[in-house]
Amino acid sequence: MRHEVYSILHTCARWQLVRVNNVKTSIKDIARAAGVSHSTVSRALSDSPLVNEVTRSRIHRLALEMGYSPDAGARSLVRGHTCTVGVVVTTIADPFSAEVVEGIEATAYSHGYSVILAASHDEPEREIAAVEMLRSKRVDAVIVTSSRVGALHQERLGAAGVPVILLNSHSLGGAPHTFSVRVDDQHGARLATEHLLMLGHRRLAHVAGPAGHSPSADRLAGYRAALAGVGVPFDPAQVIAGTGRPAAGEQALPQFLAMAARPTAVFCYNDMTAIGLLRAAHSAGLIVPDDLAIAGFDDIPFATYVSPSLTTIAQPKFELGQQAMSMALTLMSGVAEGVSDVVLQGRLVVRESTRIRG
Amino acid sequence: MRHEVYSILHTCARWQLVRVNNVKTSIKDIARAAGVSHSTVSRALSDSPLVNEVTRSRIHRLALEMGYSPDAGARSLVRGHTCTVGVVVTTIADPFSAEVVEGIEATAYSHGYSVILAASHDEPEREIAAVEMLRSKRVDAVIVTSSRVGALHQERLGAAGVPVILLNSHSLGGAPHTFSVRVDDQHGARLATEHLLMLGHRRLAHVAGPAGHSPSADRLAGYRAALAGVGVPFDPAQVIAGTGRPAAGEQALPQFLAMAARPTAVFCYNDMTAIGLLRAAHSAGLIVPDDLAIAGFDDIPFATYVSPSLTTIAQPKFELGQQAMSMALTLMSGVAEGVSDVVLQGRLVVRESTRIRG
DNA sequence: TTGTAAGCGTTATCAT
DNA sequence: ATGATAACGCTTACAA
Repeated sequence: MRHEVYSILHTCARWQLVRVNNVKTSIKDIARAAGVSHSTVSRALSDSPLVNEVTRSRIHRLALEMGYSPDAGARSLVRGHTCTVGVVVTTIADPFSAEVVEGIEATAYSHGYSVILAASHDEPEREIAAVEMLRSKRVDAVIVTSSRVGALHQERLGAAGVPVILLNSHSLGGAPHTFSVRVDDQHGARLATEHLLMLGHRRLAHVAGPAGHSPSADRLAGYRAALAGVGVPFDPAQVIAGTGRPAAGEQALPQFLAMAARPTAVFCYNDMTAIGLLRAAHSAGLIVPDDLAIAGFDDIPFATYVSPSLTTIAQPKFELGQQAMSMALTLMSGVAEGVSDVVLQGRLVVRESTRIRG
Repeated sequence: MRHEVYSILHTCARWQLVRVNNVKTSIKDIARAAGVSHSTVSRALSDSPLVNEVTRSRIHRLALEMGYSPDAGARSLVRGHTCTVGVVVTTIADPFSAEVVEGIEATAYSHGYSVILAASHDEPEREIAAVEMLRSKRVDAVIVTSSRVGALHQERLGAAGVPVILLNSHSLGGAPHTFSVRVDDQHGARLATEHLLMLGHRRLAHVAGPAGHSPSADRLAGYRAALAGVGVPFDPAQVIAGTGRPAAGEQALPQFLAMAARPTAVFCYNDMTAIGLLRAAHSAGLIVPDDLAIAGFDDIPFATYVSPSLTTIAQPKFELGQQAMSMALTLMSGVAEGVSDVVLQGRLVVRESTRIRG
């Protein structure tokens, strides 16, 4: 990729001015300018009632003129908290966690908290490093999404008095996490599969998610539960391994076509997988939903914009974030103890990729 | 949306232990436990050569056992920097800025910097508040994407010695920003339009972006320049106002169909708009690209997954972030002065939504 | 109503 | 090789 750099490095008068001004003003500077003590300035700026109205406004004006900005680090040193929460996501460029973070941010903002975001890149090592960084920055709470090692954080930070909330984390061990918010994967998968069954489909198939992930296991379990519910036998051969990415859906199609009992409907681990399958079906000349009905999971923004638009399970992403942040707020206020586990239900959204079996 | 809360509030032995342990250990605590002074601990933990090897390792072990975590705030107070940069985006759930932030984060991480993310929600007021918050947190540099009031930040933070890098910001005034990284919108738009012309199209149209945004103006300018380049007259009636969202593309179609000289190819402000138009065309029974060729701008991840896949201008999003962070790094090292403006070029990606006019 | 002083957890400069 | 001590910017008793 070509790029051009225009760099004017000659000494610029304005920049020199800037260099001269390169001073961080502290309350002491303001105190000196106002002819008062620095504690009076501190009180004035925090609008304490124990300060004369006239000096108060004079100090406020002075602070503005001198470009004062309070040092959050110094403040938190004495106050003992930072009004900041840390959030760990696997990757920022994931539309799913993006919406979750929006929910967290909205709730945090409305309560005067700010958010530090860190990426784990789905590596336990970097996840730990991220949490450790957040701890060093003395965040008041930590929310970790899709954690691989959530229990560890809860152990370490919990001991330091920092609540850790796990969001959609993998609880493969079976032991419930101390604080967590998650969506009911099994229930959602069951909803989607039951929808396909209700449309008259009997030869179903499933493209699974990444092996070893608990959502993969839960969604598969929901799929099986729905089949069992109507007495359709479960055939392991009709579950294709996947990754959660579009390629997995694309690669699944030939396998479906080669099956003796070719499926008429497929429930995919997530929308990305479903979109890949959709694309492959389109290339192969199959008509969706007539030749093949497809259902996804997540309801990512683009589920509406593919053709045909995608039937899916809408995860309450924004609300997931809200709930996690609310739990953090509660925990920080020191009220709650014990264990609390909020589980939200997904919602079936029927679009064009599924239809009654004609 | 239904949700169930399981809350076990009974006094839990393990949690009580946690409460007892609720102590933030400082170097002084370690010093006491090790029977040395706190300055020795500080030296030992920063692996200073002026400390005995045996005490060094003893202190390290102690720190680990006691769950020590250095206080970044206190450290930055004396060091004068935080090894943290602030990034302001309009919204986190935007796939475009998400990839830019990935580029920033990757470069920051590899240089030992961490990132604080803040959202402006495209409101100047909140943008200013976000930057002010970052300043309070004493970030070493600030990167603002799509800024509305970039010059203001450069004035205020520049005076405090904090470099501000503007990324794809609106420079409507015409005056170049002091430090900025951006993509050449006009050049990209010209590329896309020339592609349509080269395919043999002569009756073109454009769905514009949000009014008052400089990218909208620049992309329109590129569109016009391409037309002028081959002597095709520009007709203002063939520019439809838009918003940058899919609805704008959908609403544009009927207007195109109503035109006397119905366009055979449309260049859209961005991919979201193009996808809306694609969808409307599909619903109206038009074949893309035969009845209508469509080109977008941005190359969002889903441009590949719509049918037909979208011809577009790929913005070097990740690189945009990398360059911005690199500039920040340079600026923080105190090397550069003056003005520097990096401009990156987009790249034409031809997919299925455009084809030679038969 | 205001000033003085102590202290938050670090690092850095002295001595020793 | 280690220990006192000051300093960073701020809040908050305690005094006046």
